[in-house]
Amino acid sequence: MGIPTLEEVARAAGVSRATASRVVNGSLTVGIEARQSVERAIAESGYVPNRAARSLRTRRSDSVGVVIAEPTGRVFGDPFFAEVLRGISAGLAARQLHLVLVMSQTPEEERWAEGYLTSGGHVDGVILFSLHGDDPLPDHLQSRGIPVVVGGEPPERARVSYVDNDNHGGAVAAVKHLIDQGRTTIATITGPLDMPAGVTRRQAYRDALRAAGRTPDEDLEEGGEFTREGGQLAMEALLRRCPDIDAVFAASDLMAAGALSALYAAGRSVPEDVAIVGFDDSLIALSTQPPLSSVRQSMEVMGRELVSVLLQSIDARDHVVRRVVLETKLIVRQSSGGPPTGND
Amino acid sequence: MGIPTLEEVARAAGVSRATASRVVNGSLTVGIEARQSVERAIAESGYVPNRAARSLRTRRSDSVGVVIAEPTGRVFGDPFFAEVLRGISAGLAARQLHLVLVMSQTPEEERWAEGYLTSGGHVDGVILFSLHGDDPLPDHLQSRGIPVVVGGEPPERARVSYVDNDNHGGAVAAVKHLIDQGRTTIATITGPLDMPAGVTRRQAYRDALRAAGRTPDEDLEEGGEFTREGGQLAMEALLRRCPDIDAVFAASDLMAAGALSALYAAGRSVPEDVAIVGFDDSLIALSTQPPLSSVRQSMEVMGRELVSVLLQSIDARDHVVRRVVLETKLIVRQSSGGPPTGND
DNA sequence: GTCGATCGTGAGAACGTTCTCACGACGCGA
DNA sequence: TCGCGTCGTGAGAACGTTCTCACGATCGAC
Repeated sequence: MGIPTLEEVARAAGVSRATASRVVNGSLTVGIEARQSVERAIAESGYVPNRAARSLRTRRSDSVGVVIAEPTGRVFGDPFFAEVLRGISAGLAARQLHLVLVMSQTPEEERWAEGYLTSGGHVDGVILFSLHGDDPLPDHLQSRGIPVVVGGEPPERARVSYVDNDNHGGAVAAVKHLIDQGRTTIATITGPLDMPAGVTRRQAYRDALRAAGRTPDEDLEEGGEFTREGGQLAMEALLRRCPDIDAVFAASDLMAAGALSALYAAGRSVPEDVAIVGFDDSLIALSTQPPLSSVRQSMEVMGRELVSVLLQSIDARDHVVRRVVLETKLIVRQSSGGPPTGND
Repeated sequence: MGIPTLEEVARAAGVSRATASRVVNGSLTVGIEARQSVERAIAESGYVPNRAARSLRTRRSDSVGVVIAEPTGRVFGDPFFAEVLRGISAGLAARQLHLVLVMSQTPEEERWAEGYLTSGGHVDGVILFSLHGDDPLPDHLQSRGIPVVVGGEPPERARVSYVDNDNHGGAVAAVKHLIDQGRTTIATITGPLDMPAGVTRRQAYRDALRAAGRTPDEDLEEGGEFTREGGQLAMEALLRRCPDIDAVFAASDLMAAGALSALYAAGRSVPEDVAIVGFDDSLIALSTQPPLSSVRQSMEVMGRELVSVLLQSIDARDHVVRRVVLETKLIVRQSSGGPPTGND
């Protein structure tokens, strides 16, 4: 007697297979004593439902595809992504769902992934990370009838569900904070402008300045990759153009850390000469000297939320576009004049 | 007529279901014309085998669990891990296998993962990354009869298959190179010593010194996390203790980059005053100023190799311990006196 | 005290594969 | 010509679930 089956559980409990199945699936229409004896039989035998048989019958795979349609380096430099993945992993595990990871870097691989995801019922739905704006994958999947939710802001034209952080609100809060600190010449280091998050954060920077009656100046904006090096190079360029900068809003912590190096190399002190605020509130923010003020966003919550939205779409079988925007919160630390211990 | 089944393909081809199945599975004992007409029917209908039905019958899940049993930050700071994952992903995709990702950070989650992986036939085998030495998971899985292969060097006592890079050989080459450059006071920044890779690279550093007739000096060793900050702090400590250091072997590129910052902050020039060699040859090595010499190891190859070893174990159904050690290669760039353009 | 509704239960048919067997056709040596 | 192995094929039974029906029992209402 190898792996116990439902049949055996039922026999041990003295009920039919159907009733045993009902107990396993938590049906309400089963008598108290039948339920108990089945539960006992399950516990004694260590019964676990056979996933394949269940899938065959229900026409559900009970698994969710997570697609990373990007060059590896771009996605993984930041711990950002790992945290989302963790949230997704936890969210799916809680519902006994498989996480099937699909990584596609080249267009060829992306086509393969598309075929894989749309045929054979391999997954019940897809969570997609596509950081560049022109990816056709979400549209394609959706038109083949498979539920999709995108992590982060999707390209404008795509009518697709997504979960995103409140990039605009967070960035506005950061810049407003710098203004409130009495800073006069506030620069920004933007992320890549082919990513929606990069564009949105820059827009928020401008909006916050205008809201305070100031006029954004393109000389005070400099872009780069979401990396430490990108931040460092951008900061150097900014200092060359505008030596009188007294505050910087960087679109990521990694960039802010790079900017910090450039500032020190140029002999500026932080926050005395230049105040700086980052974005993400990742571990990096705490490990710099001084600790970085940053906009907090919980990527793990984002992961869980992605799962929750996807399951809604799957269960409802509708084509409703669901949008979730997660709150962000400014955390003030020493790099922009917060107290030495840092709050929180 | 929804999704085409084997039955329908068979009917369209004018053969029995059994023969159609044989064609799908590449059996040799099927006549040429029957084969061709089945193939045509498959192409026309776009038939894809139903995974659940197949699994039910064959008692195989056709999926492989990839377990990351570590705190997220530790694993993902480095692009290291993403690359391995990519290799695994590609290797599995080529064989039409699912990649099921399991992330467990707490002991509680690890127990859950263990139950999940050992029961219900969810996966045919497991690829495991457990960076701290005392993880019982590989042993547990193995004793439950499920094939396991570990990425990186496993704890000593575990009799388990693994794929690892030649950490020792690579590190020896790095240190020997520094000696050949005429450096006299060669320090090392080690990784965490609860990770086998950290220990091995330090041991190799000592061995290389002894092989050159020198005596290792513990004052010239300083450890830290595999992060930029860890490298920076370690370098600062080393400089404080031994200001006359003229070369450093760092156990990772990230640490080397951190060391670079510390060296500049202390007014040393690289490679004139201090030569430095990293490990991993990741993208980071090319983005520092000057570019880092480093020990190259292809994590993507490691991923593919992990898949290949695991499949061997699954197919053979034996308990043979398989070990694969992948070649590493020293790449000399400017940071240790290589030519300005860098080779390769 | 009868009639319908409700509730718990069981019998049995799917779901789409793979795989064991058995069967006919064919080639070849005796 | 007979017998025997080989080769391609098909019929049909699994694999372990879920789910539709149908059936008997219990109960409240008239």
